[in-house]
Amino acid sequence: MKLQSIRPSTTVNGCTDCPIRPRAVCAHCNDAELVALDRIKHYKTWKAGETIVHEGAPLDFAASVVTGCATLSRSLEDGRRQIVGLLLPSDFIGRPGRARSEHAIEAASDVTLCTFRRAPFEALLQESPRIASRLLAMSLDELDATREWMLLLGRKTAREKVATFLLALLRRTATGPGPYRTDLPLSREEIATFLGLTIETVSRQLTSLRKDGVIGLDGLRTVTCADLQRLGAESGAEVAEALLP
Amino acid sequence: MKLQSIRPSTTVNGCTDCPIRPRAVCAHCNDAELVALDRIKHYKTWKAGETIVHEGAPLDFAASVVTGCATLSRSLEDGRRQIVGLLLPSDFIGRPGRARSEHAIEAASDVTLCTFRRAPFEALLQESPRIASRLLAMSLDELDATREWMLLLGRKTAREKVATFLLALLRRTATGPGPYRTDLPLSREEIATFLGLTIETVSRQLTSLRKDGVIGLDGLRTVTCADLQRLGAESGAEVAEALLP
DNA sequence: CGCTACATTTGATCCGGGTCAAGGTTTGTC
DNA sequence: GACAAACCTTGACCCGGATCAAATGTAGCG
Repeated sequence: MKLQSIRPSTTVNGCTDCPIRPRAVCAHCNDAELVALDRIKHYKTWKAGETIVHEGAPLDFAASVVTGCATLSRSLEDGRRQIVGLLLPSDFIGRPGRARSEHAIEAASDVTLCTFRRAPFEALLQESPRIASRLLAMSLDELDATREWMLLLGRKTAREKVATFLLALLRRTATGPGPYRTDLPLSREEIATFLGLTIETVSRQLTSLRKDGVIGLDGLRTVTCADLQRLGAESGAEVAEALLP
Repeated sequence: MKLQSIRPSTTVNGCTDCPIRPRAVCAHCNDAELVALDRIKHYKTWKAGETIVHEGAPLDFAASVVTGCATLSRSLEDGRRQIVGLLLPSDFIGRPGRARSEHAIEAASDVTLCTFRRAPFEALLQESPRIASRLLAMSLDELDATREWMLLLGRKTAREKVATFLLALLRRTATGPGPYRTDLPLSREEIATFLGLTIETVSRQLTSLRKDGVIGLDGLRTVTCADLQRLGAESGAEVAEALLP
């Protein structure tokens, strides 16, 4: 359920099978816990465009994204829609204590999830305080990321919104030193739905950022950026955390 | 930290001293837990307009709002600001496992908090899985409410935003049958900062809703509404949960 | 009460991004 | 490789809400 965070998150590049990640340095799972998770896990895949869970529908599993990209969204009665979260590999889906999803969950690309049936997963939470506490930390991280997106939706210009989105994606998928490159996991329409814009505005802002040399577009779905600082300057960066009283 | 939720929340009208509420039917605290909470609690008050915690500053306590109203906000470097949460009586402040606040916390009116020092509160969480699990449920509720606000910020018109805000307030403070009445805990400026609007637009929309007979304004800070259904119709209500597949 | 400071409302104007309408590109299929 | 169906870009125009500017409350306070 983790939304794109501007800051590198502790949950990025984690284990895609274990919801308590990262597995590589998994201080949160002991062997018994991992074995218990392995026993109840089950892989499922969805095709791009398919709905995984409808808005308001029962959610009878928890899951970790293994490959692909899914979106969380909410809608108004007249069809207006807002994507409220992106799910990328290692992100978690699930609401311990809740039987239904308040959001639609849709496959933006082909998606594979590692799912855990509700009952045994919640039983595991009861038995493993460390897993429960890790889940709380993840939820709080997600809350912070969601509120950061509120600032974007409420106060940023179209150009800043697009720059922020690209920067978040590049930061999340960046490997090694620049120039950075990433494939957009969303169509223009989905990007617009995520940023509170229209598809035309997203397209115009991408073109404008390219013409201004801030980013490169390599085909429709690939973005490059040689200078993340420059992109950050376009994103209306938030107050630095270092501004302590 | 609970944001206004459109739906009556399980955390509304709870105990203002105990972060694991509601106290009256407190299935979550046993006597030992309440005694432990009582032992570490400490009341503090702030005047309207004072900053309780700066953005990015250390947050060395958890707390429950006893009286008054506080805001959570994030800012951009150039001063643009977005309120990302309202704190009303019984709402909780705190980030177990995190040493600093990503948001500014400010007193919108005179505020009294029931605070718990960080270390003993976290120790209590370790010892009481029920409190920890309750905290997780509260965080997930808050995440839902925050995402609902994202839909408002990204997709609703100015009139719908103001109607949604008033409806949430009236729902939260409503007592008995109508006509409903509530005091606005925020100034026009703060409402604008919460809704992603300007102060002038908020004022115009309030005037317009009053002229159309949807609400009444009794002085600057008191709102009345005889027909919440009507107000709901103005708020661009979300898809009903009953729309299950 | 009258004065000051501030909050709110109202009016006039402007502009960023939405809407509508083509036109161009990419992808998939046979 | 031709065709269709999406998807994306670009242009022209418009409108909701921002901005700028007064005017009008309203709340302290001597």
